[in-house]
Amino acid sequence: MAALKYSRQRESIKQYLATTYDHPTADMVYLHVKEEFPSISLGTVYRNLNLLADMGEAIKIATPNGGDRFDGRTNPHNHFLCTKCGKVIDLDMEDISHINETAAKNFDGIIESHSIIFYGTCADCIEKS
Amino acid sequence: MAALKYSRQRESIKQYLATTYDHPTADMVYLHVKEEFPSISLGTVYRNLNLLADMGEAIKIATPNGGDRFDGRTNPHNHFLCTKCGKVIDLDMEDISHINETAAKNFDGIIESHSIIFYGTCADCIEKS
DNA sequence: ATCAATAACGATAACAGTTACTATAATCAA
DNA sequence: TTGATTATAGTAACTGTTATCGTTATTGAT
Repeated sequence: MAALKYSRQRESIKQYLATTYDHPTADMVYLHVKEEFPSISLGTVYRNLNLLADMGEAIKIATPNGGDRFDGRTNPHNHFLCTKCGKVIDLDMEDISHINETAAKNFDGIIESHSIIFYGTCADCIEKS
Repeated sequence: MAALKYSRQRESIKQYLATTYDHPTADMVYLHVKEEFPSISLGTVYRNLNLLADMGEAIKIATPNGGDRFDGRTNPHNHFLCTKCGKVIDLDMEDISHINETAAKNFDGIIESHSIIFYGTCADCIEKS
């Protein structure tokens, strides 16, 4: 069972995720929350980020090359990762969950979900070039 | 520059990727090629897998939890990862590359590509349960 | 308010996957 | 065959993450 207990550190992490659009890595969260709790441990950040993700209060975005990113916005949406600067941006795009059925057509197992990341160049990086 | 030189080890790795449907991890490739080259180094396997991926002769599939998988079949296709047994299976599904345009609609940057992994339970694991 | 039970903490070690280094060996063009 | 250069094996180092452990904080019952 493991009843959940309140902690100020977890609350601060949650708060940060709720207010930033940066899709921070665990380390970025650590550096930010460290300002309020100078003695916080990186392990505490990881533990709470995973806890929040497991409870559905945050999304963990797995990326190739570099650490996972975390997103406090849990409504279904897709992500874009800029291959130039590494920024992760929320995409405002129509629902494409129908691709699960497309995938299931010639497949014997059960398709439950999918994860997508779109890659390319973000507006800022286009401007700079 | 950097002219490529033949190596028996690289050839063996390529051969293995071309004949297996297992989407092996670097370590699985290592263990297999070790049978032909008992003194091969894991570093050699990584170096060549990345080389092949860079040259477009193999695909590197990034997965959350656990190492990247490699696929010698380079024609465009999608992958399914069984959350029960970890197996990666090629999906025989119709092309969905149009989702790149869908994503680009309300987006200022340039969408160049995407990566998808479908998750669920494979036929073998359904049977066992 | 005090206490006991236990979840969460901070510090640090351990771990997995991967890359970097270096001296030796294999490839290849002249 | 020689010389230039790439690839190798072996190993150390590195990154991102999880586990361990003694101490602290939270909570529910007294």
